[in-house]
Amino acid sequence: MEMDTPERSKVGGAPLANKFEDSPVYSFINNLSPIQPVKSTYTTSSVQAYQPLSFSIFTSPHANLQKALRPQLRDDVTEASATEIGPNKDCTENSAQPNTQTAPPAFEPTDINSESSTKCLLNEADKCTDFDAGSPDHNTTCRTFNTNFRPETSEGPSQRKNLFASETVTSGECKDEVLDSDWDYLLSGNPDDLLICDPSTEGEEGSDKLDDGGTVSYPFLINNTQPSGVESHMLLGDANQSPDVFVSVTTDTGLNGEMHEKAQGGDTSNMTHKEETPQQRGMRRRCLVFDPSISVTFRGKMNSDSPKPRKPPAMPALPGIGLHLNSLTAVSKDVLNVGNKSVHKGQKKLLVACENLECTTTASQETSLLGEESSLAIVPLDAVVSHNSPKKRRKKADSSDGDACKRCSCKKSKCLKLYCECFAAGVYCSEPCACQGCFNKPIHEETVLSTRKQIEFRNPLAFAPKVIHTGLELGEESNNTPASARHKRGCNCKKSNCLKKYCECFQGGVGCSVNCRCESCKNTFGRREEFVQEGEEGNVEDNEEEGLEDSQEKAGVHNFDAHDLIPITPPFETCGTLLKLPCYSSAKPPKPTYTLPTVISSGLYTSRTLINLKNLTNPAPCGENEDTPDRYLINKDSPHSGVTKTSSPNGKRVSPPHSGAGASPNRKGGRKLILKSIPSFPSLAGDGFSDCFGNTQKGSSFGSTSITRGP
DNA sequence: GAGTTTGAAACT
DNA sequence: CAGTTTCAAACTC
Repeated sequence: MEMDTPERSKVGGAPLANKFEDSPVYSFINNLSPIQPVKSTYTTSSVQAYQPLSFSIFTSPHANLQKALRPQLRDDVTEASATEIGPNKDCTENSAQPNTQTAPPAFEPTDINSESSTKCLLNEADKCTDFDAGSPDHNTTCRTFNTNFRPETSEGPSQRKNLFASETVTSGECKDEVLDSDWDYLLSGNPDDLLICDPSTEGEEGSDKLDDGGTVSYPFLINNTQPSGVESHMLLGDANQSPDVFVSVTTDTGLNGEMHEKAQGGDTSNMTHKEETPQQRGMRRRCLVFDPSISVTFRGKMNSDSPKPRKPPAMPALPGIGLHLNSLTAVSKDVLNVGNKSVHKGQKKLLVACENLECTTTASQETSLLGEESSLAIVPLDAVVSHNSPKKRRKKADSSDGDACKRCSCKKSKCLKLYCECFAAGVYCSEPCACQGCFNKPIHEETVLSTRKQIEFRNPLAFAPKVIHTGLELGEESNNTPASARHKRGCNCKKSNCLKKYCECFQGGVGCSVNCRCESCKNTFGRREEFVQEGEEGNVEDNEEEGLEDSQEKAGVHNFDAHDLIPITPPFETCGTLLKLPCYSSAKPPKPTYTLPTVISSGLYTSRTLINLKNLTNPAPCGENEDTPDRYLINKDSPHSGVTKTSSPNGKRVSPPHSGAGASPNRKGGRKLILKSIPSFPSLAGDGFSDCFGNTQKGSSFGSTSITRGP
């Protein structure tokens, strides 16, 4: 309302305006103004935040403001180097939080300008660091231990948060819109709908907010123009830069019950958690908040001038989802299961989105995910498998009935070894676990951390995602291409022929790579090159046929041409940080022209060479990421960092996987698969986790992988 | 559900 | 680093 006056006065000049104001029309319009604040408790800014949505009548500055704030989505995807999160607009517009009495200072948009976004994000970063996602007593929850962020310090529960802290408190309308009104829309990549609300309020209201169902999802505002800023604070963004749209959504089953309700202002009787106690809500949240961080990357052709793209062309429009691969388990076993339970609409949508994504990435026949507007997707392999596999899916679904977080069944390992799925995945064991003598609980946090550290010290790859799964598709021309992925370390199968889930590669739905030491590999997802090169080419198809009907069907994997097996992954590269958006140098992903390196390196193992390759092969501006400090991409301390030998040609055990792109003997130039930064995994041995965003990425457990396609 | 198989992880 | 043992998941019945 406060804004109305100036805006109106601008409509037609003073005299005209006066006349107009006297007119009945004006009164009528004025009365119709939808800008009535729902609650008077909102600050001016909050009220203001509501306005944009309904002020098309006047050519109010707000529209322009919106425009200005709106992420300038580039028509040319090549400009998509920036990975800012965008929608600061969200911060401002959505500061109107129905159930938030205290609007975060950072989001008070009294002076809405580009700075607000920066401010907003800075606050987020700070808040995030202090974010206490859970209480220390949740032995029965599925939390991740925060080894990534504060490995060296035990700062209590506040430090135990999502390993890949992409957290944005979406609340109020924000949440309402994002989660409820149109998740699909959100996922489709409309930046305008990426309503990222102020997480800073969380600091004030703390977990209550979360318990209220706030989707904890801090947007990563990555500024391509601030390499150093990105390095230290990924949230730091330069508001002056045209942001890409990047939203990281943390799946949270505890999605906003109350917020949603309030936002809706409607009946809440149907809300599943309406009657839950705060504790219950907290449980719910904890059980999921820490699970996978699903980074939904929005990017592509979006013109700020163009009308809001309503619905995405299709689900495939979900441009990208980044899931830490270690979170696969969590995704498939927890989140998805939870999805079968009483989760919120938005959550379900998210889950559905995930499923759809998987469909798009694996059953590529149906989709052409990578259009101009889409980026590659990092797909949870486990989720893929579980979803593709009716059997497993059913199994998971069944288990979800009573135990959404069911995971391990350790008996002797105390859940402190990699045998333990939970431990390996970086999450605490939860109630549903069938483990015995479990130490993988918050109460034993120090033990967990120390053990983890030991393991990691022994094997820096210990907690690395087992599979790098890009889900990258090649566009309409490669409908038969399966989700591309490679097992990072490679399997060592002997009897399973890589056709059973004993095989990690197969389990991950990826083909074996040169890193594999498997025998009689018949991996239907693809076989390591040497097999093909060593005279088995003629058998490939046979093997394919054998496996496809058998085990592949079991795995629920769609058939694909054997020719697609090896060169599965199209070239792409990351833009520097795990949070970075994929940077396509061209609107259309080029058709792959060569065999992909069989090994995809993850962040820690990405070599500088890869980076250089990126620079060489991807002239397209990837923003300042080009300058992204190595430590952002590489764990310098890691014995595997830098240009390390990849794998021996004979498949013998070699140094940890890594930089396969650069080392692939088959690399013939041209397109490359370069995973510059797969944030890797919880690294205790490493130094640095400066904040919950894993800004110092040396071991961020959960991270989305930014993969960028080279020119 | 119990027993077997399997291969990764851990250990030596 | 290689061989062995341990372990828990996958699998089979």
